[in-house]
Amino acid sequence: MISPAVEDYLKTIYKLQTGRSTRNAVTTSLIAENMKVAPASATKMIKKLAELNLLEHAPYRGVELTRSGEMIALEIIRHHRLLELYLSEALGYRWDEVDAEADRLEHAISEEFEDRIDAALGHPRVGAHGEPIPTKQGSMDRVDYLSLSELQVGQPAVIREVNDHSSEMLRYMEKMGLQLGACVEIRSKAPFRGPLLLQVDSREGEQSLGLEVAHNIFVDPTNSAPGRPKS
Amino acid sequence: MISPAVEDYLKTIYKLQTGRSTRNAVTTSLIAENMKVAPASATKMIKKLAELNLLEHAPYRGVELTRSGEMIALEIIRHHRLLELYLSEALGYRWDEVDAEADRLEHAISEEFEDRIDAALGHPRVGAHGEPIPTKQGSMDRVDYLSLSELQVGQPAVIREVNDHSSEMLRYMEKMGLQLGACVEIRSKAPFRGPLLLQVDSREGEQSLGLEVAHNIFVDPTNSAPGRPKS
DNA sequence: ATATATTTTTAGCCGATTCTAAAATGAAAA
DNA sequence: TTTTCATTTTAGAATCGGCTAAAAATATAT
Repeated sequence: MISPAVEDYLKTIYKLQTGRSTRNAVTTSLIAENMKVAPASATKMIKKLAELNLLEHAPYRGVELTRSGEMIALEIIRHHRLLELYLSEALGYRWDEVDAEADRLEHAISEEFEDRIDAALGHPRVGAHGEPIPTKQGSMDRVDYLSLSELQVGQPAVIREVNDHSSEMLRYMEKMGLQLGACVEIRSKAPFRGPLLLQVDSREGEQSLGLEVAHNIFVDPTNSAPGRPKS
Repeated sequence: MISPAVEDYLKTIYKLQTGRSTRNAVTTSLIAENMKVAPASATKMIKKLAELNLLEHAPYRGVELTRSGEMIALEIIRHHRLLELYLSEALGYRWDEVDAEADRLEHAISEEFEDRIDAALGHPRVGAHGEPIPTKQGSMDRVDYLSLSELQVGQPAVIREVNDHSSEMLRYMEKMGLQLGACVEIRSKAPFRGPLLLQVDSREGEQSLGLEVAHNIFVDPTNSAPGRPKS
């Protein structure tokens, strides 16, 4: 009944709706750009999705998912994140490889498969890049971490999430020791939006890190000594 | 480039071509029936596949895969059988559940995924129902086992393969203890195509088994005492 | 306020895969 | 050999998701 194409649009729209970057309406062109599709194609699909009551469409204005649309989006995102984690934990995929494979599989797996890998992973709450995994009921508790680029100098913090938009960037982070759970502290920030000087966990000396990468790393400041309790 | 639909047709045609049941040409109606599609649809796809040099089409006569077509079919069958085995070994799927899930996934997985599960399984040579798994190079060594229905009375044999056409039948076989590797011996055959009286492995007493089920079980007669060497 | 630029929608087409109905072909029977 | 029947193919339409080009609506600049 619901095609992979429909699922992909809903997932994209959901991410645009709740994304950190956008506080504005989700427009046709935004969707088209993210789906790598011509604007006219996006319009056509939007009208279809509105027809199916998966979103509300204010013509020329933008789009908003209904609860049904959101539920489907969250189911796909759940598939995606469980798959990513499974690929990395059970099959030894590297951090930067999981996204592409999960994109292929997320539309194909059954409820059964979803449940089995969820169980095999011990019902995880966050995915391979620290993103929260939506529940089967369609809820997702997002924690608002601090971007590493906004962390104060001298304030130790733990890496809790990274953006997975670029596998190249993920490989770079890995090489720098910037893993989930790693403890970091900014020693200094160069002026004019310059690089950070970072002390990373179990790593000698300091490393310099550009702001663009820092923007895509999210941390949890540690109040006191290492080993703070989990929320 | 090659759509799931094309892959499915090639897989179906390959199975019809080499199937135990058919010694005749692979006809349009056979294909249509197996694909659960109208004959006209099959004709159209056949013309397309011929255009792509994946098969030779003698109009009104039948169809035969070219080597290219066969290669693609074997790749899909390899995916299918590796998936079936992985689902059953790694994720605890039951014997009768794996086929449907593998059908969903076989078109979606990457080369990488194929290689990883192949390695995780230790490069198996036969699948969850004892079927040979084609190699990456596109060869498949099929062993011609004896159908259980043709086994002689008093001749012990090991179950090596079962047909997976009906998950209901698979569940029944499981309940009867007719697993891969189980040792069976026919005690008697009822006349008029009647049921067999079977002695199964680690099972007390004898069980009666209809011919229809026996037709779908393939065995390897044990020459002497239990514990014959593997070929 | 009007003109210009940008975004969105509409209109119409394409390729893939399916369908039904009708025509063509081949096989079997009289 | 002709008739009959079943199979196969052709013709034409539908759906889905993409595209381009043009029209319509909105936003921006003069």
